[in-house]
Amino acid sequence: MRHRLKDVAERAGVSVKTVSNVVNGYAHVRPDTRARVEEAIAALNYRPNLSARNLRKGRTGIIALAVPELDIPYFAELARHVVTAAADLGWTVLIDQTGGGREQERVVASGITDHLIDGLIFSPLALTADDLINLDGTPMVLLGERVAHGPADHVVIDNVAAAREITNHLVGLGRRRIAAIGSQRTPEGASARLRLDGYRSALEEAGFGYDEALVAPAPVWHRADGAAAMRNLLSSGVRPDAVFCFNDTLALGALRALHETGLRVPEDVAVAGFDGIEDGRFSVPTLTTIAPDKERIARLAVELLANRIDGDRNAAPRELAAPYRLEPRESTRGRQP
Amino acid sequence: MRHRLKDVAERAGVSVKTVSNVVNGYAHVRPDTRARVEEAIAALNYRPNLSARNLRKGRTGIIALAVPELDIPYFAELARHVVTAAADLGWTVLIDQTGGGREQERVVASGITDHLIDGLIFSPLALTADDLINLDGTPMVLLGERVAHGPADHVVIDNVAAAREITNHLVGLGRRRIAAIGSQRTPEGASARLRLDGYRSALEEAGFGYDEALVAPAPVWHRADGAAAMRNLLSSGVRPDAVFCFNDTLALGALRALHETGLRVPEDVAVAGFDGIEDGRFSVPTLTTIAPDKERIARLAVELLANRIDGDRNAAPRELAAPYRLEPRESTRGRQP
DNA sequence: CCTGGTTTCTACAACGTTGTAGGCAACGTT
DNA sequence: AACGTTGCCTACAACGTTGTAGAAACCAGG
Repeated sequence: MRHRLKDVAERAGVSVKTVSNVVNGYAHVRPDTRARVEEAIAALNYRPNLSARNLRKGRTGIIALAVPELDIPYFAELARHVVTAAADLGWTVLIDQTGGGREQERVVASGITDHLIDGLIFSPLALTADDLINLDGTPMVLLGERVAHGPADHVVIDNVAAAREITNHLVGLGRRRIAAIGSQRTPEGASARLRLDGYRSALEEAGFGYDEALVAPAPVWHRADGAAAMRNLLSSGVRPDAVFCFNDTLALGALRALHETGLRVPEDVAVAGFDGIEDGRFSVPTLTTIAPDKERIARLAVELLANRIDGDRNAAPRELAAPYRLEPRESTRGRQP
Repeated sequence: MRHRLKDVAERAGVSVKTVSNVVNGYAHVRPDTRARVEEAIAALNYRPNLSARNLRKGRTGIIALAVPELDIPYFAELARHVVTAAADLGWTVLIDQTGGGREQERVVASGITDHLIDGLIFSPLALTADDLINLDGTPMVLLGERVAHGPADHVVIDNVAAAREITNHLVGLGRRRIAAIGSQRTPEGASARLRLDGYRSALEEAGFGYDEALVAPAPVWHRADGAAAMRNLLSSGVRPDAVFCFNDTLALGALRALHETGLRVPEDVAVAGFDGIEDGRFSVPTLTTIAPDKERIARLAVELLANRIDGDRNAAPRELAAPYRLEPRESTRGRQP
């Protein structure tokens, strides 16, 4: 059923290697030989066996993208861009769901690299730098929060500055009791910590001081957690006039909870998110957010990985920053149209 | 740097094959030999070369999942379940974005199967049965709308019945001018056609008749298209008191457009969707929908594929139906709490 | 017609793994 | 003591591809 170089070679009356040369576009093949071989390839519907090619060449042409969860819109959108950017360089992307636990991530970081993969783009939640020291040399690019000066390339956005900017935006609207949703005390919460830092420093700059009671934790960042955290805030008696949610899904949950409580957004409470997911353009009200340039992030990551794979594997780790934009929408408007 | 069976064998003082036997859990290895080998494996941090193993065994342990777009929540959620179901059987999933065009899908159906993949789970939009006849034998399972009795296994849900059920639900609420959003005339629109059929037959059963003016097309099914279609409907002068959107993202867009027009949901217009995506639980208002059992779909697909891979490849194609549930939420409630 | 260089093609080995066949002990049975 | 059986291990070949080295055919210039 499945044909090999040998079958094609026999049909075309040439050696196996000549067929291989034709398949790989080697220049020095006589036109008529090439034509005969191509005819045979077409007739037999020959397709190269990638396992064999990979074994021989030591390359697979596959890179992996590991994200915590695919059905978090931010990661789905990111995945889309990574797949596109990788395709431009002739790579196939194998997408891996880690679930976000430290143990699972460690498995991915060390195990997935089973010679199947030329490189790994990794968006870790829980991983620490220590988990990365023993890698067996598979090139890797980390996304998102930097694993404290770890041994791998990074693409980051400046979380602290971005969080400060969106908090300032709320301050600029005249809001005075600005809550935050999404803080995490666990070691996994690198993003949470950075965003909290930005929030805090903006508040202090504005002279408001930092009020622990206005900060609601959220162990994971799904819609349901945002809704629950919002309800907790409200029932705890604090009366925020704005909320900065550490990601958009939390914010969508918070919007929902506010709606259920009968509070109006933005009139009673302004809401801001983080991630710039597509949902936020269509929610009621539309969601103010920090939108990282996901396409840029994906392209930078793929390029860093390409350099690492083709170039010097022992070069010092590089860290690139991707831009982001504050996108003000209805959820923080002074008045609605 | 990277070690092979041979290195482990030398260190443990055994043959290469014995190491292979230990790695593969072969029973007849003396405990002390096994221990020595395992020590060597650990010391050298040996990992099998999957390309070589695959070449030898003719299996790769990878299956592909091809979906039109990853950032459509339905597909992202589905992907999550497929990855989970496949992991239970020891398979890795390579996720592929086709973009939904016929040509790209044809490439995936024929090309991706380059010996890299043991099987393919494919959720096509544009593909026709003709595109599938020339496959070179890679087992394949189709998801979603059946490709008219094509040559491959299918997992489907009964779109017509589901669409009829949700339309009936709207009828049961006393709605009389029930619009539809998402019709498609292109050959890609298999889902659209089936859902339209169900909608139409429910209307006719109810004695309302089918009014072309109430049916808005949507070439693709993103939020923006739902919003645009809704605006078109409203500005065309028809005054629906309910809308059945052929998927949830369309419905979320429609909700948004209705909100912008100042119409209340569900009081003025009831809105229903299709797909049961997570977003619909948190939108304002929450979205009534048909929720296919995605976990079941994924499991059935993986099992069908497993049978095809391990079993008789020439058996007649099977078609399995997955259940769905009507989930009534605020967007079609008589009155809101 | 020979020489030296280029073009075109081939034979062979190797990538790292596992299936097959078989060898050698150790054991229990006649 | 001779025998078959079992347990444990090894040598070898093969999976399909490509890099290397080199042979054969061709060409141009003397």
